[in-house]
Amino acid sequence: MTSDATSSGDLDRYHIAILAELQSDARQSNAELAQRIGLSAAPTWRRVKWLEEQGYITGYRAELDRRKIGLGVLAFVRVDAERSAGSATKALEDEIRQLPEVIACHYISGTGTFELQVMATDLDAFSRFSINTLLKLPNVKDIHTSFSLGEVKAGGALPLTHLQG
Amino acid sequence: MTSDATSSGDLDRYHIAILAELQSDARQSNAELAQRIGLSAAPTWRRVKWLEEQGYITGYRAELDRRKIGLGVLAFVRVDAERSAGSATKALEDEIRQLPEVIACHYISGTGTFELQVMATDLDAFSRFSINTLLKLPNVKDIHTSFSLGEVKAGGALPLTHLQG
DNA sequence: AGTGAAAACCGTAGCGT
DNA sequence: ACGCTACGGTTTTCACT
Repeated sequence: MTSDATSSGDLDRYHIAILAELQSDARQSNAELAQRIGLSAAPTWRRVKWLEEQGYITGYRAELDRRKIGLGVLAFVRVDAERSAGSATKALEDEIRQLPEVIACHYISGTGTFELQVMATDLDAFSRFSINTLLKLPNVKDIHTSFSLGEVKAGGALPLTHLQG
Repeated sequence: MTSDATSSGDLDRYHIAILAELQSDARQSNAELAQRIGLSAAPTWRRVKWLEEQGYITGYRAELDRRKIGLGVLAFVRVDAERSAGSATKALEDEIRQLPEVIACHYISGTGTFELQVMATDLDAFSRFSINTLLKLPNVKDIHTSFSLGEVKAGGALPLTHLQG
């Protein structure tokens, strides 16, 4: 990497306001954004471009209603790997990355455990996925599933309160 | 609710293509989007508006690099509630919803357990947060924390493969 | 439904402060 | 570094097929 990955010191309150605004609505016009943060259009636009170039903003994504598109089941799955280090685990990571049903996967400990977030149309489809796909992946010892019974909070907007708060 | 929440039957391949495109880049111009899905600009625009109005698209969000903005720690926290039903749990939900450090929270079982995703600047800040805030919430029995040691897959794009795939 | 054109708006660059 | 102005392109609407 060319620069420090954890240097957020060069963000002023306008940068922070832009990040907050674009996190809640990425499709507002630059004019609208400028007005909301209290700057005129040109410098606002320059700052947005700068935030993109520096890698603070990594992309813009539409958020979909998972139930409307037929994904009734969201599950948190802990996958225990047989061996926790080496090429076997790397291979397992690569396999997991390929699965569209897995929307997130984190390596969470030294004991070879992954935490996955899995989407499926219904319980039946999830069942088939875990038996036919997950449990057949190389180096998988076993899995523990917890289903989401309700979303108390979602939408994953990152807190910015620690910046100049 | 006014209409069926799980009816994705009125989506044709253009709708699906639009959802896929906007999930990967929500800021592309309508002209670009139209060209990619193989339709001209006006009908593409109407379809996008329709998807927004029907609630398939719930919003557009900028994705930020959590490390660049100083959030070095991501943790998965299981919160066990004292009593699993009634107003005490509802109150706990409301408290959790208020915390900016908690970016996601799901109710995951009948035993009064929540799965949280928590962001913090560093281990020290996380430690303070769990001791001073999480453990002091009403109706919390105990918590189990797993730290993310690496993101194998992230970015939470929903699979659309089950639609007319 | 999709097409094509027209008007309003916005993004973008350059210059002045 | 911010703000203003002006141009070129895009979004967005509307009338027509």
